[in-house]
Amino acid sequence: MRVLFMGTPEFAVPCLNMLVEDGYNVIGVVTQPDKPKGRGRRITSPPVKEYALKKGINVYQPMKLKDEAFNNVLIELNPDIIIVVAYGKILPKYILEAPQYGCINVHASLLPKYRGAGPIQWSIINGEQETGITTMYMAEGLDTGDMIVKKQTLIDANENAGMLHDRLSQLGAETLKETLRQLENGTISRTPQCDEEATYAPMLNKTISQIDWSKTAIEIKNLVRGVNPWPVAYTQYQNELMKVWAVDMSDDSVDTTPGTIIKYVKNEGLYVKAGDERCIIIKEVQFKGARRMSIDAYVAGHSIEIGEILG
RNA sequence: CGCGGGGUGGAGCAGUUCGGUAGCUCGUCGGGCUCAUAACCCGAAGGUCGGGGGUUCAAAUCCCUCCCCCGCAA
Repeated sequence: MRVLFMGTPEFAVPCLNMLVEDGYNVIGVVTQPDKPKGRGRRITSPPVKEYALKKGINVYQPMKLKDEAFNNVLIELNPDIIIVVAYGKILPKYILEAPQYGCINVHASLLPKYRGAGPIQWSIINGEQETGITTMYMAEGLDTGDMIVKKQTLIDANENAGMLHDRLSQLGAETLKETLRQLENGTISRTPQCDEEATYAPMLNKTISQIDWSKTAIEIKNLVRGVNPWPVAYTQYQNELMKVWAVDMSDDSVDTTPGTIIKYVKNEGLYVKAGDERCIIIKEVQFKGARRMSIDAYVAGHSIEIGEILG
């Protein structure tokens, strides 16, 4: 079976790796073009490309999928199946219809919940206790295709988006493996999604990662977890940007304005009043120009004004 | 060459403007106090000041160069 893989970020690498390790005939990898990235705008290759080159697989980086050029590549490659994992662009209809076994997508949620680009983060931000991986036959809509295999996993109360991302990328590879086995066995089946139950998880941006101290402690903690490691929750301390990397919660609260720094307890953190009757304990912070550090380390060289209001 | 901040005992920082004995908080170790302690008191160890070169009687500090970390923006 001639397998064409389409994917871009780190999340997609375990799936591609599984295909290679299990001996699938990966005839090529399609990934996003190299882009200027990071400080200094260095041109950077997507992780999937890095991996593919290491394995000697041909890499294609079309600027557009809709044009004639990529169509010709597709005809030449003549894939039997296309596996898509976080490619980053909507595939036009002609690609979806090209391979005889279709286009199969690996998505990091239990569909139809959390369709879109940010399912991992949003499931944590919303305080979900369970998530998973769904494979599906791709349709023209965004993550609307018929489902094939679903694997669930529990979200730990202290797990952040980075940790869950890594676990789900592994689970994604397992789920894809199971899906392909069913395809080969002839036991594969397709289940339509219930559109009424669908929710949408858009890509994160920095406007959502600002902490709203009027929210409840649990909501704030979920936000902090969900936007770690990117874009990272933040607030303001004395008009300076303060990133908040890790927090905990406490019932040990007082009746005051949400966002007020209540106290600092060594080896625990900075107690800050939340919107409900509880408070947030800030444990790890980062100020501009500095690296992230524990609140204890920060206090060793700076002063924290008790009573100051964050945000 | 997108803009900017930074590298100083184990951790976090001050000192650099205007060169002149390496400083603070925390930690570590030892001792003391205490019913007890993560609290308090006394003491000690621990640093080629990111690397290299230059100027100088003298460089953490001034000049050149390289490396590394980080914020913004993309």
